[in-house]
Amino acid sequence: MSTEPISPRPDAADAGARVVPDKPVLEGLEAKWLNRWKTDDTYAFVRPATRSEVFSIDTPPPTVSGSLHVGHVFSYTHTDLVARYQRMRGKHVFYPIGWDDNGLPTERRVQNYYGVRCDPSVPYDPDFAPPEKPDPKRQVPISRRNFVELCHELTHLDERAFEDLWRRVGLSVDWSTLYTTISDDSQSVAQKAFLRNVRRGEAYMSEAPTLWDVTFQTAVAQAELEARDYPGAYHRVAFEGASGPVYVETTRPELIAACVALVAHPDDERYRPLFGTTVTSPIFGVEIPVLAHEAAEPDKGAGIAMSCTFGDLTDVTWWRELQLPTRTIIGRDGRILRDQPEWISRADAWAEIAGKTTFGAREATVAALRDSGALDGEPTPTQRKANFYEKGDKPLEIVSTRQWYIRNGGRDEDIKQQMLARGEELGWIPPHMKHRYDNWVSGLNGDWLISRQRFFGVPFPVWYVLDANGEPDYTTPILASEESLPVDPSSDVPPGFEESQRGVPGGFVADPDVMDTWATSSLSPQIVTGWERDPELFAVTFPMDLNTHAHEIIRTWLFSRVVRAHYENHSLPWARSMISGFVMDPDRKKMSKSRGNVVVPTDILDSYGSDAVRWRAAMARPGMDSPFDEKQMKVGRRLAMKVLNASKFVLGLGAAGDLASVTEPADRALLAELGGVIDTATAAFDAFDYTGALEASERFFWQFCDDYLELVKERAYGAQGEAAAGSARAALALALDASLRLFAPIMPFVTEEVWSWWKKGSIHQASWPTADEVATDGDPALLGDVAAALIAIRGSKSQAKVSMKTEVAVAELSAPAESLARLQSVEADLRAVGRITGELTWTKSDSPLSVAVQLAEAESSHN
RNA sequence: GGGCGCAUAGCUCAGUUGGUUAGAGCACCUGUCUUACAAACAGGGGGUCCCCAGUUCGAGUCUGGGUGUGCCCACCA
Repeated sequence: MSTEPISPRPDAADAGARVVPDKPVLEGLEAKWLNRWKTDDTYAFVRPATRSEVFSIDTPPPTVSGSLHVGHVFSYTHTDLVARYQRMRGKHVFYPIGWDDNGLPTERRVQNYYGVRCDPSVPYDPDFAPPEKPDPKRQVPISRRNFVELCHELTHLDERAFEDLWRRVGLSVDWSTLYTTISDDSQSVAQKAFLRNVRRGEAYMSEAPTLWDVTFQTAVAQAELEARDYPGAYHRVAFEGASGPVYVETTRPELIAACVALVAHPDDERYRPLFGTTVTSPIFGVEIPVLAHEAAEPDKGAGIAMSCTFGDLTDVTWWRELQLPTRTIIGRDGRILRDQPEWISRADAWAEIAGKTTFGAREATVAALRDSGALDGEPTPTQRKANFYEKGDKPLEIVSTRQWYIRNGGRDEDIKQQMLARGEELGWIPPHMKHRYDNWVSGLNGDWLISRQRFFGVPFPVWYVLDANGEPDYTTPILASEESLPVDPSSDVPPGFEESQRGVPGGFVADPDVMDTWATSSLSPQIVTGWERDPELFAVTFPMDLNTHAHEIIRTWLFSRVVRAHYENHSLPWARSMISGFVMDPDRKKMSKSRGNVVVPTDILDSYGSDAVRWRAAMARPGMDSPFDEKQMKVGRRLAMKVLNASKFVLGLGAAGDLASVTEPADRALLAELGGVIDTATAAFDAFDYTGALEASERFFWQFCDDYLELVKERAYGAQGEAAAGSARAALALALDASLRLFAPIMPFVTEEVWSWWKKGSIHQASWPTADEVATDGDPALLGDVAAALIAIRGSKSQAKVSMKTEVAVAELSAPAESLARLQSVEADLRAVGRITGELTWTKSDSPLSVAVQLAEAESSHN
């Protein structure tokens, strides 16, 4: 280790004017420093010349129409810990943030907030004002343009609240790089990437059975599914066959009219004789084939299934593989079609269910079955799982619709293997999170459905030519040119056409759909790094260094970005992903609105302060779920208070000097230990183990306060002369300086406050400490022996139930030779802190250090 | 049903490649009004490292099996 004095850092050169408050408090620090950071643009990204100088981070754009809970605060804090560390290491940290403001969640919130709904057939009303009192049951129909205007209005409000929260948490993002997924720029990126996907054959349009949310009346993607418990009942229903009735058990009797086959397993002896024959459906009397297929499970229900178009995903398989006809009876609104289908001949039976909801149709069907005697016994209740759109509250239906897809490997083994290879290539923190990615990619059963039949989103930059009959030709869509982006095909005109040709035979029509929000946010790396917009920025920021978020969106956001970058950039979007765990409720259950156990972040920020909450977040390692416990916040707050008080004390002692003036053994030992702590914390942070870095720093700091500070207090005041005092003061200053910087990523507010008492500039632009700064030949074991001696002396006083100020008349210290030597080197300090006024004897011993003391009775009674 | 975690003090968690008597914080108990800090400080008690078997001179740590618990996915007849 070098004992050369370090040269002072530029930002410390002017350390002079000390303005240390008499009674420092945490209150008010946040407002003070947030304001200063904003004014000084402390976290501005300054574009460097080379990629290696940059650390770039992709952060999840939160859905602004949603609400943030304490889990979000933890996860975003984790990112910020790394960002601040990297900045102090001298990196130009590119750390943008965005808002996901388009999409269905926003539309739903606008509907509820204003009491309106979008009806594209309504003309635009420039003077429209939303109802004074929104009535959720009577939403006012408004034009698409009015609706989109309201979406923008409300998202602006929401975004302000989000920004306030993130600033308050202390995220060191450069707010000038803020993006939104509905901005023109994002729309251009989304449309351009889509057009290229289409041209390269990675995106395509197809008419196929689609998972359909009847409430929002849109298709949804596999990644948005959520299986939930749903009450149902088995109905044992008779189909008439040539040799008697065939019983099926169904939970969806309302779909009997949509039945296209009965299906049993080819090896099922019970049904083998029926294969190839037909049966007649109850109520409707439609003739239906009995077929065999492997996917039928003999031990489920009656072992023979009623296959409908479409009751579930198995139906889709049978429909496709057994080439069954399409008999759709459920419309996009989730109701039974009003018009009698051509394969139904019994008008009276149809009339009983026509136009009804699935629930109403089921009741009517059960009544009809009962009347006709086709119902065997009573329905038996069952609890089943049904697929829901994660934001919806009615089970999904399956309807056949025309949609846009992006190939993701769900229907193509080669692409699937490529995506799995990308997962291998990515650095996972913690490593086991890769399994979730692998599971998801391996289990994909279809391509990525990106179109939504909604209004507030990025439109598809596509038109269709209308033939002489006014029917669109979907086989050769007109694609917008890249120069024209962003386009809105509903108001922009495709090349070679006039607006007057819109919607008329021989003219054109716009694609009516918008992209799902994931289709835009999947391009966040391209959006923020200036892909195709700012080549210089792109060159120094892409592929990004780090991606962060919690584990529930590995299957959606993480995977979709890998897909897009794979196609567009032939690379990963980032080198590594740091995945946060969840904050669970105290019973270790997931927090969710429906459970009512969500902790609102502003409440705990109010109670404990941002530094304390950040401290608690830093105690949760990547990938680790942690139960919410308010008591833990207090510990963080206590540390923040300790930093204030200890700093005030140290600076009040006149802490000053450089490494060269640190001459006393205790002081050199402290710095030697600190050097080790700095190395440990640095290695931990480099491995994204912010918790390990904090633990090492915090352990040192408490020991610094409780033992070292007490040990050298008297000497620092000058009890042993000026040189010895100067040594202590210099060591105190150096240790505090480094400790503050070790804590700066975790507790940015309190460290910045203390820094301002004696340093120029922001601590967050200071450099991360290095062991070289405090390099001495001190004995790292010395302070351990001191601590042991102190515990022994304090223990005696504590046991005697006297004040720590009580003087020690006689002390006998026994320890192994090397410990004895260490302690003798700091005898004066030891006497001072222990108030050993009388005789102090040293005894060599093979057993661990111990101290026998005789307390001065008279002295303690004076107190 | 498939996958992945977790299980160490009352609670939250550390325990690197196997190696003295298993640690920290909180909580608890007992003290101390000590000129940085009473939302403080000092001291103390507290563990069958989930269970069983195995490998080893030696297992909290490695292997196999089991139990409990949580998350993700699948499961609509």
